[in-house]
Amino acid sequence: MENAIQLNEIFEPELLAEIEKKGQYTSVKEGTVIMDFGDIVRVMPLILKGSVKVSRMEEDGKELLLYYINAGETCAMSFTCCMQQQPSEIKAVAEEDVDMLLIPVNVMDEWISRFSTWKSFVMNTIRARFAELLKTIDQVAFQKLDERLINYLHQKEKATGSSLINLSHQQIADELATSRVVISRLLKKLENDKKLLLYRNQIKLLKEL
DNA sequence: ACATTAAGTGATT
DNA sequence: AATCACTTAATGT
Repeated sequence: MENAIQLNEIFEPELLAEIEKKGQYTSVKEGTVIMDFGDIVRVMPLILKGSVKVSRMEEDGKELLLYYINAGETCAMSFTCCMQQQPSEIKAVAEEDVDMLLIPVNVMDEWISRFSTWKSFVMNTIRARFAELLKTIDQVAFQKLDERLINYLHQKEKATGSSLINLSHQQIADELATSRVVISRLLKKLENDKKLLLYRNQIKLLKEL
C-alpha cells in the first residue's frame, strides 16, 4: 500500500546530510492546496509519501489536470518557477495525505554543481514530466479521449496503489475537461471489453488495460 | 416512501 | 465528441 521512498538509495550520504540540514520536513492532509495560481514559489517540494495533483487554470475558470507527482518525485514546474522567482502558473493540491521535504531555492544552484546525483535527479524529473506533457498534448490535439482516460486511470492506480478508484464519472470528466456523458460512454465500452468494472462512485481496474 | 444524486442511453449537431 | 432530454439505479433522510 505505502509507496514511501528511500532517499538513501538515490543520493549519496553527503547529499543526504545536506537535505537533512536544509530541507524542511512537512506533512499536509488530503485536499490541502500546496501551491496556488500566482503564488511565488520559494521552495522546491520533494514528495516522500502520497501524491499531489497539479492542474492548470483555463480561460473559462475550469481546471485542467496536468499530471500527478508521486512519491520520490519533485515538481518540475516549481523548479523552473522558483529559480526565476516567477509566479506559479499552476495549482498543486494534495491528493492524499502527503509527507514532503521543502528544499529552499537558494541551495539548488549549489547542490546542482556539487552533487551529480542531485543534478540527474532534477533533470530526470523534468525530462520525464516534459515527455508526459508532450504525450497529453498529442492526445488532446488528436482528440483521443479514450487514450487519455485510460492514461488517467493508470496514473490514478499508480498514485493510490490500488486498482479500486473512488471517483464519480463527473469528477473524471471535470479533470479531463470533458462532459460526464462522454466519460460514462467510454467507461461503459471499457467495461464491455472486460477492462474494468463499474460501480457507483467506484471503478475497479482489471489486470492489463 | 420520497428526494437526491450518479449513471446509462438515444437522438441530434 | 458535445449537448439535450430522458430513464434507470443507488443512496440518503
